[in-house]
Amino acid sequence: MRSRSERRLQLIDATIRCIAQHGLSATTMQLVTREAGLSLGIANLHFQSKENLLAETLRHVTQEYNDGLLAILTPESGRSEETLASSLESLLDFQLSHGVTQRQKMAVWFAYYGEASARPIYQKICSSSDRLSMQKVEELFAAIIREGEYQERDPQQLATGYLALIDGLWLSLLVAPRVLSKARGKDVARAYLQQAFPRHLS
Amino acid sequence: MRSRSERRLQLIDATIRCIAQHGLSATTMQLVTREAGLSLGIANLHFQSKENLLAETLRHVTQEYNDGLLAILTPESGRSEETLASSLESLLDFQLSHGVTQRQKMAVWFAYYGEASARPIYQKICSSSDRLSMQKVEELFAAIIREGEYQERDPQQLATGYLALIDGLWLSLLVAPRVLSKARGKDVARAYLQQAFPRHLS
DNA sequence: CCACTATGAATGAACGTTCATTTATAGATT
DNA sequence: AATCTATAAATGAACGTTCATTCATAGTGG
Repeated sequence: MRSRSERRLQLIDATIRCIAQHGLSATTMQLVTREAGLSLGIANLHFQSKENLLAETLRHVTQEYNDGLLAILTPESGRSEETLASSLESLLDFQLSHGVTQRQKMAVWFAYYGEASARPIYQKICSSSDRLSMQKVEELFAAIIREGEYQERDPQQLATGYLALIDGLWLSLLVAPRVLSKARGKDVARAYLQQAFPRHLS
Repeated sequence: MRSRSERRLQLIDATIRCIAQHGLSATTMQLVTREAGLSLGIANLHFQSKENLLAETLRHVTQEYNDGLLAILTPESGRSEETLASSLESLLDFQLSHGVTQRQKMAVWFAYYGEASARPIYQKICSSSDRLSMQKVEELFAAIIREGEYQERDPQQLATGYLALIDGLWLSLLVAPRVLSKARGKDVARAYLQQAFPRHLS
């Protein structure tokens, strides 16, 4: 017998694997609990309903991503060698890192995006996560524009474009990984940032 | 009584509305046929199975988009006033036009993308549509680079970035239409093209 | 001994599909 | 023109399956 939080995580991980492998619409409670190596009734004990389990799974994935983003984009005292240029580099590395761009995670991400327009819960979770990314990236870009004294740059527009570009690259990596490699995707994103902030990216 | 092709279109249109309103996973045969104002059995008569109806619906939406794209990016004799700059402008107008960016169409598009990683049929249709866009846009960009004598531009990289940007903007328009307006989205895409081809876009 | 965790057979609702039946249309026959 | 016949279109009740959820039962730890 395990603790409540352990079982919850175990079930959420199993749900992620099921969605990646079978799709959101073919993910059943049987599939999830079997994948977790547990019995059928256990998910309802810890999550009350399937709907809740799916919402919590989305929350878990978005929070994992947001935590990674905040770790990069929240200035901390004590990291004295940190510069705006290195933050930009870290952001790019993170967003196209192995952890973020693995098929499982992206498949889950877009599975929920696809249903978001019909399910207010998903829409809320997705859009609030997007808002956070937007705010943090916009702050970074604004600081870079100040520091680099770049002329006629709109930080909001650049952030909107950059995040849309990243989303689009993830989609390509998911749907046609043979056409676009991760390395090539990173080059494309880097080129966008270099155009915007040439003095902050080598 | 109507002809086969009329009924098929009627059912596909109803399917699009159902997916946009209820999501792909909540789209049932009852819902679709009721939306079409027809009886339950009719869909299986014309499409053999639900799976087939859904695949044909995706095919219909992608073909509609591809036809619009080809009309712009296929050079025709007799359109003498056509320039590369006007083609670029038309491309931008089309991809962020009302017809393409209406919620219904985008919701359908991303609903299938979300399931594509688990369903080979969807993946095939989506990726072959993507390949066509990529090819045509890359051709246009290559021609513009030649004409404008732009230095150190990689048409393939620019096309990958541009199409990813458009995909990402569509996703933002779908999930958070209040954060990003269509006009603002168009500005962002235009800024990307202006950076790439400053002498071809005012 | 009590509260909590876990099981999996049972349940009923919802789903895709089938098919006997009805309705509509077009061509042939008188 | 009227009637008959053949073919296809359309219907919706019925069927078997699958699903999420429930719950009686068993196991576990303090």
